Amino acid sequence: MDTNKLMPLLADMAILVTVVEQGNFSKAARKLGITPSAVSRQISRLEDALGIKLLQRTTRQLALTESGKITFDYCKQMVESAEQAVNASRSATSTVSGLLRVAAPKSLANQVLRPLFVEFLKCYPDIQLHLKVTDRILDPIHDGVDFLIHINDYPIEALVNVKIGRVEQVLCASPDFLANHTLPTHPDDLKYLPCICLGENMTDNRWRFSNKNQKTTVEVTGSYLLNHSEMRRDAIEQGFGVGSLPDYTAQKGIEAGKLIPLLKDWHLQCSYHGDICLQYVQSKYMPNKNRVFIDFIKQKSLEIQQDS
Amino acid sequence: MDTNKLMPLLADMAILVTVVEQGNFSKAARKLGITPSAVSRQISRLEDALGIKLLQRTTRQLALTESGKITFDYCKQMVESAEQAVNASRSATSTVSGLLRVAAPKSLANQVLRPLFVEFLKCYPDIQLHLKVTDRILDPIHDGVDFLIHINDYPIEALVNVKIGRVEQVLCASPDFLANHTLPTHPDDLKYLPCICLGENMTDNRWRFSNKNQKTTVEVTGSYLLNHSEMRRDAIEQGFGVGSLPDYTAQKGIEAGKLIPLLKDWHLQCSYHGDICLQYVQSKYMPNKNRVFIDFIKQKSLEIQQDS
DNA sequence: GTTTATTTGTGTCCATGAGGCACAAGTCCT
DNA sequence: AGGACTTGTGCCTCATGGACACAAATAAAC
Repeated sequence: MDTNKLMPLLADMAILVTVVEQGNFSKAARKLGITPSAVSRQISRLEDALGIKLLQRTTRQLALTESGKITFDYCKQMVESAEQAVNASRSATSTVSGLLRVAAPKSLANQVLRPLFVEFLKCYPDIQLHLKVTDRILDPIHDGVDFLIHINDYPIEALVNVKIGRVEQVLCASPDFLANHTLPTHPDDLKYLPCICLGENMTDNRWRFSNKNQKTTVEVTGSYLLNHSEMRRDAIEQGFGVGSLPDYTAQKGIEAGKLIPLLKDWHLQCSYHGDICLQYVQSKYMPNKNRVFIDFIKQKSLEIQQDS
Repeated sequence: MDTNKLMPLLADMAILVTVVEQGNFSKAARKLGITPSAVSRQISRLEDALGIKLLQRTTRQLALTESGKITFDYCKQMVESAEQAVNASRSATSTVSGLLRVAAPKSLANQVLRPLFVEFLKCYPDIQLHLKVTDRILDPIHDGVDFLIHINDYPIEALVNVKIGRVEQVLCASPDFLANHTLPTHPDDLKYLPCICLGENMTDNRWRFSNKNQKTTVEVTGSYLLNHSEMRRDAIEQGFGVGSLPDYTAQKGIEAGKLIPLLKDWHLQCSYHGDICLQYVQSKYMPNKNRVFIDFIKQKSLEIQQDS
């Protein structure tokens, strides 16, 4: 059965259900807000389309035929499903309130997510957003968070993952700095330049690079180590050395000419490099507050993609 | 949710299902035989009606929103039910063949049901009708019959019962007979008249009468006993005495003036007096041959009611 | 018996709205 | 940069669903 053949019959089936439940055409017509003659025609049309007589009817009594009973049962199911579809939609908009716990990394939260969360809360004033800013990757089940946002090319497989964006690390220096130093054309050149590292782990001074063909690792040195991207941007702009920045942190500085991107052909592998992942525990029927949050973030990530 | 609000949305829901299953508007439009713009508009209309965004869509990709997923599930159910309704109707007309076993009492079968069965077999040439004519009331389960037709005001409660008509017993005599005897005005008068009994049971000569207010029993006598209604009609017409006939047996004779109905104010209780019952075993999904038989008999009984 | 009210069904007419068409805007691929 | 394909919108046309009037049938009322 093709859907295009089916569609005009759907309304007729709904009318059939009303007729059977009301007991006659006239009552059904009143309930449907149309005239009895319209009801009569629709039922006839349905009978013609299905090829069977559904109702045994005289002017004074109405009854389903035996063949019609089965058809009616399915029609009733059909209407009930449709009603449930509508009810599901209504309840999806009605109660969007409660607590929503979200974990996100510091830098991303401050520079990218902040305006999103503000707008979200304005859209849904009855939702209370509890934002846990941390660079640790929390466990949604044990750490009591509903959503986990993190930057990673390998999202947690046990959780649903929605890619809502991507962060690239850009290696930068200030124009002043470059005027006084040799412009690096290969990762190895960085050995001889002061570099600004994160300094969170012991290996943070081992920068791993890759391009289409090769991989290489460079051990860099520098006098300023800090794990705050905006402060690092400031340090780079001040000419303290070469440093890596998330693209969203670097973008304005590059546009303003305060930062010069380096080694564009190479990718810098580090913890702040990869897809922005929105992850949460799988469940068929989640609360509305969760659903609207996912939809909102997805929507915004699409809009951001369009803008860029 | 009123049905009249729901109806215009049903087709839109079907379109939504097609869109999601096809993956984009254009493919869905091709499948539905309409233009993509029409699809776009219907989806928008559905979203407006439901008050939620169902699909997150750009020009290159399409995805259900979280809120939309639940709505979609119900819409899919809705379409599936509708398809089942259509399929049920198709199969109801496709295979109407096989053996149908019907038990009916002699007199009714010969004088009333015979033309119905003939017409039924002409309508459904692939059905084989096995008619068991007997005045015993058979057990549909143990005696291997699908339908049981009998005359009784108290149908078997374990079976589904469809009243397809009514038989009244009429007490008659011939004009010749009445010319030579006193016209009875009360059941008691029958004691002094020759009466024609069925003679099947020992108590068949005890005729029980009732009217609005009273009941009475008369023990009658006569020289001719026979349990075949048409032969009994003949005996009455020949002036052998007063006898009871089913109304359908007496009708022609009364109209032709060969029979005179007696004691019209009284009802004669006997085995051939009551509703004509079509009974069969309850089952939700019976074979098509059974369904069309029920529908046919119901339909004919309605037409007979209209004629009379 | 007659009337009255209510039922289903069938014409005819008309307004609503669904869909086609053309086009715009956006996106991916080459 | 250009081509192919996407979704979305304005405009117009025509099919269709429904109102209306009426007929036929039936059950109840009187």
